[in-house]
Amino acid sequence: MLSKKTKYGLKALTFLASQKGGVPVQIAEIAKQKNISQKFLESILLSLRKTGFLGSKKGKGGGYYLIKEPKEVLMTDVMRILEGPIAMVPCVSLNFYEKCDDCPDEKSCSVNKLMLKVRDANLAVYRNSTLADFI
Amino acid sequence: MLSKKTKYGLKALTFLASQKGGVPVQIAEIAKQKNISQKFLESILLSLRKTGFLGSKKGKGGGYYLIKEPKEVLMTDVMRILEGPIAMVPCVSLNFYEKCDDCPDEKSCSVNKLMLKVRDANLAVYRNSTLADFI
DNA sequence: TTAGTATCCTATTAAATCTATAGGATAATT
DNA sequence: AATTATCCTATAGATTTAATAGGATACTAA
Repeated sequence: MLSKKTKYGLKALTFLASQKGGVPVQIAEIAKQKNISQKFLESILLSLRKTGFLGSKKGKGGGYYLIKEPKEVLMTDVMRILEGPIAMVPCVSLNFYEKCDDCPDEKSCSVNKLMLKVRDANLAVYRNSTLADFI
Repeated sequence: MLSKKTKYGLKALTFLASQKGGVPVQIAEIAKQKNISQKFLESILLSLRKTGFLGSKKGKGGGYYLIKEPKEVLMTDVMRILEGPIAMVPCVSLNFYEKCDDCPDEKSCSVNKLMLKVRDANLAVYRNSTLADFI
C-alpha cells in the first residue's frame, strides 16, 4: 500500500506545480484544497523542503513553492524521499542495498529474482514520469 | 516493503516446487531449510492450501506438496494471496477497486495517474512469471 | 486399537510502523 | 510591536505485521 504520506506529498506537489510562477501557497490552503490533515501535511512539506524540492517563506504572504520546473521533478526522486526505497527488498535496492541475513545465496533466491524484475519495472515507470505529467 | 509473509511463502513454494513428484514435505523441514519461524510458516502454508496452491497430508509421512505444475503457478495469483492487492491504491485496483473518499475526481488525480502506470508495470511482471522461473 | 506424528485452527501477545496532534520557537511582514 | 506562517521536537493513538501458544483433529503404523 502507498502510505498517506506519499499520497499527500504527491498531491501537494502537483497542486504547487499547477500554481503560477512560484507564488507561495500556505499549508492551510493546500490542506483545505486537498483534504489533508494540516499538521501532517506540515511535516511532509518540511521534508520536501529539506530535500530540495520546495522553497518556503515565513510570515504574512508566506508559504511553500516549487523550486524546480515541474518537468525537472522526477518521480524516482520524489518516491525515494516520500515512500522510501523503490525496491521491495533491500537485496535488490540500488540506493539502499543490504544483504539478507537469512538468505545464504542471492543468486539462487526466488524472492531476489522476482523482486529484481519488479524493481526494474517500477524504476522504468518512475524514471519516465515527472510532475509535469500530472498538471 | 515486501512482507515477511510473502517472502516466506515464496521461498516455501519454490522449495516445494523443486521437490520431486508431489512428495509431502513437513513444515519443520521447510522452516529449517529456509530459515523461517516454524509457527509463522505454518499459518502461511495453511492459507496457501486453502487457496488451492498446496495440498496437505496429516500424520506420519505427512506434510505439504504442490498441487499444480510449477509453470502453472502464476505470480499474479501468488502475490494477491500473500501480499494482497497488486495495486498500491484501491482506486486503481482491478480486483479490489474502491473509490477514494477524499478524492473528488479520479481522472484528475496525480496519485491515480501515477499508480495506474505502476500497477500496469507490476502486472506485466507478475503475469509473465511463474514458479517454474525460480527452480 | 493404541501410540505417535503432523497438520489444523483460534486466540493472544509483541513489535514495528504509520498517522495524527500538541505546543511552543523562529522569522518575516506590516 | 502585533500579526502571520513556517519551523521543530516530542508524543500519543491507531493500525499492521510478526511471532507464539496450546490444544483439536486426522492419519499412519505397529
